[in-house]
Order: sequence, then structure tokens, then C-alpha cells
Amino acid sequence: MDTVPWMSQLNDAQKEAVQATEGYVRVVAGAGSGKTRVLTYRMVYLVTALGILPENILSVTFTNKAAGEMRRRIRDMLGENSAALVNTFHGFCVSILREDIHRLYYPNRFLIMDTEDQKAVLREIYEEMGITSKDFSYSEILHEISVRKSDDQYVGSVTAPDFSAASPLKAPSDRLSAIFTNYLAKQRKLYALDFDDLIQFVLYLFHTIPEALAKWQERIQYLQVDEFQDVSSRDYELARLLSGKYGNLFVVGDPDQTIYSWRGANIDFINDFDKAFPEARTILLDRNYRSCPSILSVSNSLIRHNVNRIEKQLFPVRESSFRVLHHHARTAKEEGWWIAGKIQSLHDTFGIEFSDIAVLYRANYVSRMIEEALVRNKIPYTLFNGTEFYSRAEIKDCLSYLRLLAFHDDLSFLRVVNLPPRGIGKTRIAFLKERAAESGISLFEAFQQNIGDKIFARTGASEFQIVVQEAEKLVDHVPVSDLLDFMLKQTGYEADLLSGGDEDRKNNIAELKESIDDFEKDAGETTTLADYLNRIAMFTDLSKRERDDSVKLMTIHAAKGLEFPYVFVCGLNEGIFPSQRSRDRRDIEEERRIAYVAFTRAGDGLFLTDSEGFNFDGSQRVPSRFLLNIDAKLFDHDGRIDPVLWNMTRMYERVTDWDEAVPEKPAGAIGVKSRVRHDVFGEGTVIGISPDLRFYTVKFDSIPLPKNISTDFRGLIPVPE
DNA sequence: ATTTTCGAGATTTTT
DNA sequence: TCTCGAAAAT
Repeated sequence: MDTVPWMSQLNDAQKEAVQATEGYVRVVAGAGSGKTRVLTYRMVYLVTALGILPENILSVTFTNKAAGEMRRRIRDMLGENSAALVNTFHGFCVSILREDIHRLYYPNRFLIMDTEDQKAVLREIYEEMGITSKDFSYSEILHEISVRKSDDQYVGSVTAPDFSAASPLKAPSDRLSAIFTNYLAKQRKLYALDFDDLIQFVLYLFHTIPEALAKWQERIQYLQVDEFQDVSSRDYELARLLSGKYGNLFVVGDPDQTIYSWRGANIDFINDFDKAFPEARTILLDRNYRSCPSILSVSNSLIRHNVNRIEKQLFPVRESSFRVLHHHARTAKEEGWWIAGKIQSLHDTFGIEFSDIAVLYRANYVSRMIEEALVRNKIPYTLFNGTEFYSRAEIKDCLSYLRLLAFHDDLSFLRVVNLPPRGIGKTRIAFLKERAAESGISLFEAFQQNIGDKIFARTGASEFQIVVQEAEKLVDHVPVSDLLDFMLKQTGYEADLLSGGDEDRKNNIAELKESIDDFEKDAGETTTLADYLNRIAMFTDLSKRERDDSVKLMTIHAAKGLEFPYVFVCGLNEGIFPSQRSRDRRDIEEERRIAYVAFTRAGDGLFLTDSEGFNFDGSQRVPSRFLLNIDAKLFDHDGRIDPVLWNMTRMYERVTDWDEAVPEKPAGAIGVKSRVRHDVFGEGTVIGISPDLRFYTVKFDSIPLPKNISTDFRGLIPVPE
């Protein structure tokens, strides 16, 4: 029943998936098996063959980038008018809250905090509490906050009118809890929601107000979720609730590609889907269209080392292939140069476009040495790094100007009040904070009320206030882009930028204005400034300018869901990949899945590199255990590795790659993570205990590599806390 | 007395 | 690239 012309392009399993529109369906789709195609075609099928209205379909993607791509494809097939619903969970929650947050106690207006805003809030809290980021690193605390927020108690307590009365979260028994309570208080004052809240609030809304749930359940008659292996319990609950009425939930994922555990991804949701929904159908897509057999066998050979895994084989469709090549470099610099040289020869000798090549790495900082080599060799590249478009300083500045006008919030105020420098620094801000605290008002209000105080003489304070007042008169009457123009000119920000002669920043701002124009054209008359700001709050990489025909550089996480004919995976060293932070088997398995994702991005060629040298902590760099995991027959080495290095790799491996339950040693109170002192080596931390309890593995502070110390040795004593 | 600038050191992954 | 502390500039 090929009612649609493109149906013949699909294999049987794909066809089955596209047509499986009713009920609960799980598609286990291996890397490169055409799942994006299935998801896209399925939406088109729903609309064209079944006559379902686009607004009754929701397709959830993992990133905005993926959402954008899918929207484009669907538009190509169905035409401009078919505004099929493609969104991320977070983006969709913003839509829900825009319509329904007034049903909770919040006003019908909320501000979305991104990670930088969260850090700014933390910075203030730290200042008030007299602690520094050395005591508690921002990222650790943010993680902790996220964890606490997933506690069931949280939802009720934050939305309850008097959240301070909610018991378990309040009692600041320790500093961590104090920080958390403080954070919540600041959030409430700002009417600010962080990423976790977006989903959490929607869940709370659905749990407490049945009419709201019914309304959205009625709207979403067909729900499909991509990258289901990476959903968190919150995402899962949301999907379950939304599909609760019509019972059409279609999920697609690959358990081997779970790489977001640190963000709450839980692999069980896809693995146990059939238990949660006994009537569920499972479809397996196991034909790989993307990669050459050699790349596939290397990837399979690697991932097989994960113990906690459901066995799954991918079958290559493609035939001919080059062998995967590993290069061991003597220095980090040489690693970069080898990659640059290879890229150059791929381009010159084989006529491969630069844009068909990607360099992937575990962490952003690794990109530096690669960049340097590419620049020196005059190879064009585009860096997709952590500082994505919307989080660039100048873009954040612009958005903060706008947000100040829309929300009068402290966060924006603090960012722009002294931008460009107008003499309002620490002391004057402290003055304002005092005033604001006295009267229980916002910093901006305190600023307006005290503008005449002599403390602001000799500063640009009053000029700034006048500009803001003028701009406020314009807010509801001119397009957002004009408003931004006005602010940038009148505050002197633009002049400041021009005098700096920074072309890049100027271009970025021009691009922002363009994207605002686009948005206004799309959204029509009804959008307010606040709407606009909330809509783009989650966009981190919307309009990345990509240089024509250039090599792409990005982290493996950023490469999720993408594919490239030629892929270089660099920095395959212990401590980088797997990351230094992975401490036990579970962490290592996640790292291995990340490597698996990296390898399976490649279609025609895969190159792996590592280098000798020294890590941040001074320890010697050794090749990654992942290189040892791959069956040696399946790939080639270019550059000899000293067997001593391999032995060191095995040493690292022994420390972290044990089976799960690491027995704690009862006597002597020495367990994993406890601090110990050794007669000769000094102080250190126990990072492991051998399964047979024969020895501890101790990382001494003064020695780069961990050492095994017999449990019977008397010279190893615990250090009192 | 305050603010600004400049250089040194550190860095997982992101909605 | 971002953060923090000390010197230079207002």
C-alpha cells in the first residue's frame, strides 16, 4: 500500500516503522540506520496519507539543531504552510507555560535562566555567604541543584505560595542546603525558571490541574520522541502524560548511544519500554547505511566491551572500505600537524571537500592544538564550540539590554548597568543592593529611586537611566530589532565596540538583528518582547555561521545525530578520553559509548589520534584504553608505541574498569575515596580496592600514577577528616 | 577611593 | 575562553 511515492526508498523495517502510527511503538535504531528519515517520513505520512492535522502531531528532538533540520525537511516535502510541530522537550514546555503558567501562582510572565544566568545567581549567593568558587565549583553546585530539583518534594515546594514553609528543602543544615534555599529564593524574586524548572513546572501543572493536562492531551494526538535513550525521568513522565489520552507514542533510540547520563538520561526507559507498555511493538533497524564495514567492525569491537549492554549487531549495507588508521604522535603539536597533513592530502590527492571532514574530540579544550595546526596549514575550518552564538558575550549583552526592558530583573541590570563602563562598579552596586534589600525592591527600582544620590555623581548613571526610560516608551510600539538598535546606539555600546575595531563582534550583532527580523516575520503581530526572549533562551547554536567548504570541529556530544564522510577523533588519551573524571565502571562505559558515537559518525574514513606529553597534573600521557579495546586486526597503526606506554594504559584500566560492586574494606575504615597517609609516599586518596581485597589502589598527591598497596601493609593509615 | 585594565592560570559533556 | 588578583588610571 505504497500511497506515498518515497515509500519505495525504504527497506521493510523502515516502512513498517513509518506506517506504525497507532499505539505504543519502540524503534531500536542502530547508528546510521536511517532513523531520522523514518521520523521525518512518518510525520509526512501522517499528514498526507492519513490526513492528520500537523498541529495534532508533536515530534520531539534532542537539540534545537536537530529540530531545525527536521523542520526544514518537512517543509521541503509538505510546503510552507505545514507548520508541523517539531520541538525539544524544553521548547515545548515553554509553549505550554506561555499559555498556562497563570494557572499556577506565578504571574503570566516568566524569565528563563540559562547556565550563565544560573552562575551569576550563584556568584551573588557566594558573595553574600562569603564563600568562593574554590570551595564549591559552580558546575558542581549547579549539578547538585538539578539533582535536588528532581526530588518530588521540590515541585510542590517551589510553586506553593510560601515555599519557605516547605520543610525538607528548607532547613539549611549545611552550606549546600543553604545555597540551594538561597538559590530558590532568588529565583522566586526574579520569576525565573531554569532549564529543570521548565519541565518540572509543566509536570506540576499537569499533576495538579487536570483541565490543563486534558487540553494538551487533546492537542497532541501523535507523539514521537527521538533519541529516547537519552530521556530523563522528567522527559519520560512528560511523554507519558502527553500521550496518555490517545495512546500514540512512538519512540526511537539506540541504547548504545546513551551519552547524557550526567544530565539524568536513563537507559532503562528505552530498554523497559515494553514492560511499561505491554502492548508496545518493537521494531529493530539494524542495517547501517552510513559506514563502511571497516568502520562498523571497529565500532562494534569497541562497544562490545561494555558489560551492561544488550547485544545488538549492525549489518553494513555498504561494501568497499578503507581501513581505520590510528596515529600515535610524540607530542600534542605533532598530533595536530598529522591531522592537518592528512586533511590536506585527502583534499589534494583524493579531491575530498573540506566540508566532508570533521574533527571530533571529548572536551572543548582539546580543539586548541588542532586549531593551531589548521591555521598554520591554512586549512579552512568552522569551530562549533561551547561558546555558541547565543552565549557569546556581545549577544548576551544585547539580549540583556532587551531583557532589562522586558523584566527589570537584577540579572540583566547587573550585566548592562556598567556596559560600556560608566563608573558603576563594586561599591556603587553594593550601595544599590543595600537599598534594594531595605525596601524589598529590585536593583533596577533601587537604581531609579536613588539616582539623585551623590554617590552617583561623576558617573554615567543618569544618562543610562534616561536611555532606559526612553526605550521603555518604545517597547510596545516598535519592532524588537529597532528597540535593540536604539539601546545599542544610545547606551554607547555600539560606539564602544566600533572603537575596539572588533569585526567579528560587529558581524555577530548584525546577525542577531537579522535573526530577530526573521523571528518577527515568522511570529506575526502577536509576539511580545518577553515572548521573543523566552523563545530564544534555549537556542544555543541557531544561526552558526559556517564558512564555505570548511572542516568542522566539535565535541562528540555536539556531533550527536550528525554524520560526516571523514572523521578524525583526536585526543584518545587516558585522562582526556576517557575523561579524568570517570572513576568507576559505569563512568567508563559511558565514555566508551561516547567513543562509539564518535566512531559511528564516519561514513568513508575514520582516523584516530593520540599523543604523548603531559597532562594538567603533570602525569605522563598514555594512549586510551579504547585503542586496546578494539581488535588489533581491524585497524592499522601509524607510529610505534612504546610497550611501556601500553602497560601504563593497562594500569589505568585496572583502576577503573572493574565490575560494579567494589567491596568496602570493613576493618581500618579505609574505603574508596578515603584519604590515607603512607610512610614513604605521603598523603593520597584510595581510588579502588581489589575485588579480592588484596590491595588498595591509591592515587598519591605527589605521584602521577596510582599505586597498588597491599591491604596488609601497616604503613598505610587513614587520615582523620 | 573606586574603577578599569592587564596578565596569569585553569578547563567534560548541554537543554 | 573565562576567572581572579594586582597594578594603573580616573
